[in-house]
Amino acid sequence: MRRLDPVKHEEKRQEILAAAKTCFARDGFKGLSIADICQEAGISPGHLYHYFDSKDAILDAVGAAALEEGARQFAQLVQSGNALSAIATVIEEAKQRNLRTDFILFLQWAAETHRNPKLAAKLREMSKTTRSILANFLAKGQQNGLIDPTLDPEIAATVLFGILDGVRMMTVRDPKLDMPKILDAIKILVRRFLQPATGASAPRS
Amino acid sequence: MRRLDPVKHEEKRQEILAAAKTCFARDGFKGLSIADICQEAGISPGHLYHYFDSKDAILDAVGAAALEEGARQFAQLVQSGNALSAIATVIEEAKQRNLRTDFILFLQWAAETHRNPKLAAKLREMSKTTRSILANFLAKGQQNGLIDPTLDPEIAATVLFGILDGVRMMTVRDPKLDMPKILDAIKILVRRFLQPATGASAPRS
DNA sequence: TATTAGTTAGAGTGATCGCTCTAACTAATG
DNA sequence: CATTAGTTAGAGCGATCACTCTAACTAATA
Repeated sequence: MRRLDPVKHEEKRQEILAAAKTCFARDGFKGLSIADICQEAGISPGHLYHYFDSKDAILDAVGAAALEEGARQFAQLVQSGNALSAIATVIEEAKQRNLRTDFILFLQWAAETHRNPKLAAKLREMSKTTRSILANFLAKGQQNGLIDPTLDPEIAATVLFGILDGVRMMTVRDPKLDMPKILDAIKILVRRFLQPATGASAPRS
Repeated sequence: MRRLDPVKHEEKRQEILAAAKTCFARDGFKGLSIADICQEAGISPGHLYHYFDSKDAILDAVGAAALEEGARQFAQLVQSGNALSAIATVIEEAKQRNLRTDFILFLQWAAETHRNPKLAAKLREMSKTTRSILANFLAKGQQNGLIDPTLDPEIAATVLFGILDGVRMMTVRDPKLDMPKILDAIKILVRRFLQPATGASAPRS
């Protein structure tokens, strides 16, 4: 008998996923075809279906992977010590070309949640997790007196998280915006939002 | 001879556009077919092509119309007197079902700009126009001493505009969020961002 | 009323789609 | 080496796609 090599299998799967992501970003949801993915991955259609059940399964996997990767990175940034600089980092990265592509991919995938409850649940769950991490950070800041204690941490986290989406949306609306200036403005915005009303020192950036 | 009726022609065009929008929201970019649009509009494919050159032409028209309508409404709200209440209005409306559908449509259309420079230019132009209206309002507020004069009106307008997108994105990520609470938080956010540092009275809501 | 151009329909076109199927090939086991 | 199962290829299937074409129909002019 011959036994299968699960490592190799998974590697091939990831290879196909990467190819699908490339095609997805290049051709969009509507233009994406199995044939394209196969060509990009250098395999045949029959081969592809040994790794994925259907086209939708590929798309779901692409979207889920991108979402998890984004959430993971953000969580790591926040937990490494400073949520606000994490936000700044995300914003600064927003203008980079490949990350814009990722966001475009995310937009199309998010639009699909309107039709696919399973994707919607996944998106809601990942968003909630990330939001909670941010909320925890804010709550801790409130205990330290660095953040306005009258704010609801969960709500504030939701708002800040929304601002991140808004910033990334900016670069889609107009890629030529003066992002450094905008980033400065957002730093002011966040600082004024979060700092205690007493006029005490602002929270660490 | 018989002369054509341009009014009737335009009406039919709009009818088809409305049908296309319905199908677009229902089936998404990838699932949208000419046959579907024809069925929704109650016409035949041959008929449809008397009004539009191609499928892409229909999609472009749908997106452009939605974009212009959104910009027009926002401009009207702002110019009717109060930009900040206009923002609040937009946010309050974000959770309504049909407006969420509109935003989903916008997301997919915006994603298309990544592949279609003409759409990208249109989006950039409309965004800029709307942003300028908001910037003018802010500049006027600065003259009246209601808004922090150290802010760059154009940059601040961009940021506020981004927040609107962020809020609408929230409802896509999680439709069950407590939007009234979030709206309150955003009102605080905006007020703290815009009000002069002197601790003078906040700008009118 | 005769003419002519706008309006509408729907069958039909070639192309492409997602996907299946058969079968050759490869390599790990006995 | 023989066996067996995993790997890969690619032709081909039915369905569907965007779109065209012919022609019937309608109504405004002359």
